[in-house]
Amino acid sequence: MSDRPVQPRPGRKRSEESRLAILTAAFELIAEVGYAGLTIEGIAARSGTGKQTIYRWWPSKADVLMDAMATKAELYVPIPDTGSYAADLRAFLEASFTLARRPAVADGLRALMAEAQIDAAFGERFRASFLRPRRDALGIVLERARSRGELPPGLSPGAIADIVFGTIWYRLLATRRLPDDRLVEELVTALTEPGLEEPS
Amino acid sequence: MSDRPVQPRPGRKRSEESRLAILTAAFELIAEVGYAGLTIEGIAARSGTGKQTIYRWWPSKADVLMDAMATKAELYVPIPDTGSYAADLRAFLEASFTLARRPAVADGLRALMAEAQIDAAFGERFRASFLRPRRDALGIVLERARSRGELPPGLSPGAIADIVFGTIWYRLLATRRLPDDRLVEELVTALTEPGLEEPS
DNA sequence: AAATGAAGACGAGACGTATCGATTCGAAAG
DNA sequence: CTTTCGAATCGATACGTCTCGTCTTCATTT
Repeated sequence: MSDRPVQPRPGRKRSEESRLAILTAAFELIAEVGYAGLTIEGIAARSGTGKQTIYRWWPSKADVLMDAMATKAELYVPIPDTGSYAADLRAFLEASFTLARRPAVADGLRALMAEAQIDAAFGERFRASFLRPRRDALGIVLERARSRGELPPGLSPGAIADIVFGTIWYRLLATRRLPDDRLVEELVTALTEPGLEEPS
Repeated sequence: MSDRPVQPRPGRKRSEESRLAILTAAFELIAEVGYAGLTIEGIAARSGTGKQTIYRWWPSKADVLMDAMATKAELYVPIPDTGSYAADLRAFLEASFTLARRPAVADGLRALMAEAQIDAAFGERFRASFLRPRRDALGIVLERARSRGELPPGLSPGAIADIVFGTIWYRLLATRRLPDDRLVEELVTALTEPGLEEPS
């Protein structure tokens, strides 16, 4: 017999109002004081809730921020399907760059990736619920291209994903120059079989 | 008349012994307790020095770690010059990967990049004294290739640098799969003019 | 009755500053 | 050359502050 893990006995329902107030406060505070100045107590005060309400539902402030990013910013995952690998890749890059160019999103992503390095348990959650879905989305695009024989010889889907996401993250984390349209074209150039790009 | 700005009055000389003890302690502690568990007080205790001695010479524990990495690990910056762009690029990648594959180095780099996101002032120092020299080294390699007309059309040196370092850092930070020799070849494939690679 | 809510007290731990007496260097004085 | 003396360092530790995460209280909701 497994003791009932979920479905706690009656009680009171989780307050959706408090949940949104906490996420909103976190999203606003990160822009005002930065991640270093973000504290659980600050989020509780700003949202008009108690610390325990936050600790009850989120394991750490990074998880609150990750939740806030997903809820307040619209971090959709694009899976373009135009019929051409080059066009799909370009569309994926443009959609990703458009997101990363929003300053609040860029700041939040930097903080999440940083915390993932320092807090190993959060790192697991970040990779599983944020990084992996995006990598899988590009994986679908690349698998379609591979089955059509459009991938450049000598380049595996895994390496292409490393290059695509690596370049985006490097611009965010290291150079702090947000990715631009020129970089889209250069990545497409590097990752596309020359001569087959754009039938036109 | 300029009042003597430099040349401080006599005083006592900085203790090289203490300096090394502090860097050694930091390098050992990061492997034992991780960056999250690394504290100034812990470094002081392990090194047999006082907190003030650390605060007098380093602005933050991240700076101590960056110094320790540079001193204890040998983070040389390769600038290969074989006469061929493809071979230079391959040599640069292999040298960089060899460094990044050392677990203590990989852990330290992850911590430094993370702290650079959270502490803006340290971020400046990290970019100026760690990232920029390595990017400049690759820049020299790429400039030689450009002057020989070996760079693929449509790929600027800046984009190539973004792709090279981006891919390395992404493997370190996001996938935590250390870069391997296969990735070297795939990067060379993506960043080399097909057909001109390796005159054989 | 039971789980939730806001509010806040609490101890632990790390930060960064300040201060102490002792030590060590360099320059000036003898 | 020797002595003296000021300055900056050293190890060590006290101090106040901050944040964390837990725990407690009491009211509210189902």
